[in-house]
Amino acid sequence: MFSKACEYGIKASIFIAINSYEGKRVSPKEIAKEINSPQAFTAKILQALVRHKVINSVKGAYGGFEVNKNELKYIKLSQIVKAIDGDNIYNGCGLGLEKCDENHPCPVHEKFKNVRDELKQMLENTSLEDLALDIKSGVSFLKA
Amino acid sequence: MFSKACEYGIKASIFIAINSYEGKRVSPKEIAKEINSPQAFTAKILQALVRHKVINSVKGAYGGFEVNKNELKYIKLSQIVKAIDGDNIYNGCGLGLEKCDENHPCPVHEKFKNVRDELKQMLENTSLEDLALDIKSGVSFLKA
DNA sequence: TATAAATAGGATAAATATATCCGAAATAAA
DNA sequence: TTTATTTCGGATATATTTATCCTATTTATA
Ligand code: FES
Ligand code: FES
Repeated sequence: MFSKACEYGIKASIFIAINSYEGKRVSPKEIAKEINSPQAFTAKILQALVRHKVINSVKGAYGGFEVNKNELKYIKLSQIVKAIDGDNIYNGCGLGLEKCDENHPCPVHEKFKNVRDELKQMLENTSLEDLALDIKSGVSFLKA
Repeated sequence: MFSKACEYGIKASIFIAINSYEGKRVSPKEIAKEINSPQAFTAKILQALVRHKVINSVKGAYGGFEVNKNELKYIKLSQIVKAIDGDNIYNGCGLGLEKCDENHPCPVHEKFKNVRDELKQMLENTSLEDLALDIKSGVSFLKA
C-alpha cells in the first residue's frame, strides 16, 4: 500500500508531534529508535518532509525536528503520503493505465474508485493531532 | 497499490477469459500485445498463475493459456492478487508493524481497517466473468 | 518417428527502492 | 571566536522488483 519510506515518514511525524507538545525537539537517532526504523534512511525521509514543509528542522546544537503544535490539527496524513509517495495512490489507475479516465476506464475502474476515494477521504480527514493523542493515551503504538 | 506483476496478471487473466469464451487459447505474445506489457515478464507471471491454478496452460503445438469458461464466474480478483502479491494487502498493517493486531494497534489501525476491508470485499466479490464481459461490451479497456 | 510449435524454467540484466556512510554547513553556547 | 552539536546532501552499497534471454520439455500433427 504505502512504501517503507512513507510508513517511516508517518510514524516519525507522529513521534515528532508528541514531543512538540512538550516543546521538545527530537533527533533522527531518537526517532529511529522509537519507531524501529533504520536511522540514516529515516533521516533522509525527514529531510524530504522538511522540504515539503510538513515538519520543521533546526540545525546545530539544541536543534532537531519539530512541528508547530498549533498546526498539528491541520497537518493531515494525506500531506505526508503525498510528500513521500506522490499522488498516484489518490489519482492513479488501479491497473496501471497511464491515467485514470472516466471516459476510458480500466476493467476495475468503477469498483476501484470507491476504495481509492475512501482511502483518500481517510487520509485527508486524519490529522497528526488525532494520531499523536492516541499514542499519548496508550490507545495505539508506534512499534511492536 | 498492486505490483506491476499483479497489474499485468489481472489484465492478462481478463484477456485469456475473453478468448476462452470462444474456445481460443492465447500465447504470451498475443497477451502482451493486448495488455501492453513486456512479453517475457508477462510469461513468468502466467506461469505463476498456472501454478496457483488460477488459469490453465497447454504446452506444445496448438497450446496456450486458457481458463475453463464454466468457472469464470467463480474466479475472483482476490485469487489473482493473492497468487502474485500475497495476502499482505488483506491482512497486513498499514504502517508495516509485524502484524495487524486489534490488541496492539498502530496509529492508523481503526481507520485503515475500513479501507482495507472494503478493498478485500471488492476483490472477493469481483469475478473474472464480470470484468471480461465489460471488456467484450466495450465498457472498459485493457490498455490506453 | 520427425518436426514444428508452444510453455517451463534457469540465468542474467536493468531499474528502482531501501539503506549506509561521510564530509559540509549551520547554530548555540562556552 | 572556538567548539560541540546537529541537520543537509552527495556518494555509495544492498535488496527487491521488473525485465530479458536462452535452452529444455512437452505436444499435435504431418
Ligand atoms: S481507469 Fe483504472 S482505476 Fe480508473
Ligand atoms: S495494526 Fe496497523 S493496521 Fe492494524
